[in-house]
Amino acid sequence: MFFLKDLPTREMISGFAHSLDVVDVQKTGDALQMLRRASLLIRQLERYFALHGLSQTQFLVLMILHRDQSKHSHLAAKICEKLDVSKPVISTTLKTMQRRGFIVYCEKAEDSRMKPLRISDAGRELLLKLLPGYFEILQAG
Amino acid sequence: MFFLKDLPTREMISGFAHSLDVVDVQKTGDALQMLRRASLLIRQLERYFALHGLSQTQFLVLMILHRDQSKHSHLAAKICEKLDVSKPVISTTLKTMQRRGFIVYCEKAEDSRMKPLRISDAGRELLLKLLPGYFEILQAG
DNA sequence: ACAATATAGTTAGCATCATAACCAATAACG
DNA sequence: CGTTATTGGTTATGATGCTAACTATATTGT
Repeated sequence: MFFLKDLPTREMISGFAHSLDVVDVQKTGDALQMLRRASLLIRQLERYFALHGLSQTQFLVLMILHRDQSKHSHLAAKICEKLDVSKPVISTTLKTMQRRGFIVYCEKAEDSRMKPLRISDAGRELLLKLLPGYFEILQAG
Repeated sequence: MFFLKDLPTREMISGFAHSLDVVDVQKTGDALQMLRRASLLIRQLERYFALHGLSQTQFLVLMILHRDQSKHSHLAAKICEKLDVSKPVISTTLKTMQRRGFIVYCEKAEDSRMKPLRISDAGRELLLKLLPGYFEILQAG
């Protein structure tokens, strides 16, 4: 991600704005600043994950799988919902995660459309290794 | 973009955290919340731009070109800096923007490596059309 | 002057995301 | 029952981003 490095100044916003009608310069400026901060943070996180061969999505999937230890298995559709990404993304993400050994598919369920899966030991190990740095980046941001 | 729909609760953060050392639950939670809000906002903006055949990057390029009316022409490298995206992205973005008539290349400069360009009338028109909605979304977010 | 370096921009290759269209299996319902 | 709708998941296609490697021109430094 990214976002304007040199944020529009208040002057500039009101410059754009005064030809328009109702622009709350303060609110707009805040929103832009937030977008910028978030972009930088996301970038930092992505770089951190990439350093360990994960994408952010993969990391978040690991979080979800690990978090809910009560469930013995999870479904792509549910992960999809929690993560708020499209189905195809989860589909391919899970495939590569399986290839790399971070998740394993369980035995089939009664409903044979479903492909229940869970985090593997390697996956959990990696997640736990990355968590401290993850929180550190979040806090500093 | 995207980010965890159901944000990690404080309990969850401290759940992850207590095995770790120093985690400021408050700060971490705030950061996650910001990421989530920013993701939603960016998504909304992208949808808005897409509705008018622009990507966010294209829109921001238009902003930059329009903003600095003092300069008669701009360079890809400078845009790149201001926007904080990689060179190749600007390169291809500008190419498609030219194809669609939103920018025009000026006469060559003395330094023949440079390809000075400026916003076209069509580009400026589109930008001005989109600005109100842009600010509206920002404010609401 | 000329070799080494830096800069502007492009191209190639890859990862990730999205939407749309598609199976296959289950559920709903007349 | 049997047709229709829904649901879990995949595949196809296209947009956008990145890094690395490239061309071509300018600049620096000896």
